[in-house]
Amino acid sequence: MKIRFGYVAMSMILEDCSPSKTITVANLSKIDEEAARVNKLTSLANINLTNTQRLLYHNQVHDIKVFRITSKLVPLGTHPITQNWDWLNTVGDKLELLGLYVKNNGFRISAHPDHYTLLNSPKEEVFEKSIEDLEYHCKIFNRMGLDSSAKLVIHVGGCYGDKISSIQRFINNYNDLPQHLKNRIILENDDKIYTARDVLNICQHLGIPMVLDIHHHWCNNNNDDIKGYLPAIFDTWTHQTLVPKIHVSSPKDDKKFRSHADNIDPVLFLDFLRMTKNLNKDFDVMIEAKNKDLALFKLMNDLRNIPELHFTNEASIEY
DNA sequence: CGTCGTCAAGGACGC
DNA sequence: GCGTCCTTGACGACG
Repeated sequence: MKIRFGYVAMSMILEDCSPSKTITVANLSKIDEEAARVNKLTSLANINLTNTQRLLYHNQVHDIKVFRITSKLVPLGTHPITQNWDWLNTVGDKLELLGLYVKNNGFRISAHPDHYTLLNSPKEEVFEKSIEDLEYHCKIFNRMGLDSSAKLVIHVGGCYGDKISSIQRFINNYNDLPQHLKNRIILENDDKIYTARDVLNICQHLGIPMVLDIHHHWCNNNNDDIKGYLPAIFDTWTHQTLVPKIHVSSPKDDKKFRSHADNIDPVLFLDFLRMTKNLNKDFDVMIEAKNKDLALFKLMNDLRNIPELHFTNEASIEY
């Protein structure tokens, strides 16, 4: 089994390398001239793209092929205040170059629209805004020239007092989406409402891949043993070009169990890893830790002496 | 220069 | 039905 590791959006090693620089609506509004506002936004977007490229160089050097790009690449990109700014064409050339680098070096790129993207909201305007947010991410991937293997990971959404009807509303709303969004959307279990089993059922019904978040499962599981569900979860990836992916993080502490810790607890991770052994399938691991790439390297280091693990490079193992 | 309140988003929940 | 909290990285005012 080949297992590759990646991290989320930003580096704790590279200095002055934020890919998420932004400006507040209030401060942008203080700039009187339209052209000056556009200059400000364009300048920030260019910095973010340059820093994303720097992150990819860094990842390439350290064998990290799994990476989530920030949703904040384009400052206020989904806010009404920027609706007259043609950011896609302004930074299009840079996106294309970034995409070429991704394809030439075999990166697995994803994005994670935030938890305010709610396809099952009963409020029409929330649903419409969620579509706009997905379109924003999709435009970036399209301009980068990335095919539908570049996924948008989202959650099912809110509960709205009734889980069954909220799941049905998700299914109905998903089915009404344009095909180019359907091709990219995949679902992750969350830490409060939709368990791994809930999400697996939806994914099987819709024929879309599922990302298992093991930390969320520990928070929200309805006493399900995840081991029994792993084969079916991995099978949701059968018709995809990429292997399954899981999210890994560790509880901050007993009191703030749902919060992400700085690093990954190697004991908890190893417990999970051993559950996957008899599946005998390759998969990728997205590390969601405060310490980002440092946490990835720390986990690799912490696992260094486990006899059954072979380290094929700085960010992948053979198990 | 470091600190701390604010921002952007929608839902959940307590009163 | 209103206010507060949740979450995240970064902004930006302030001392």
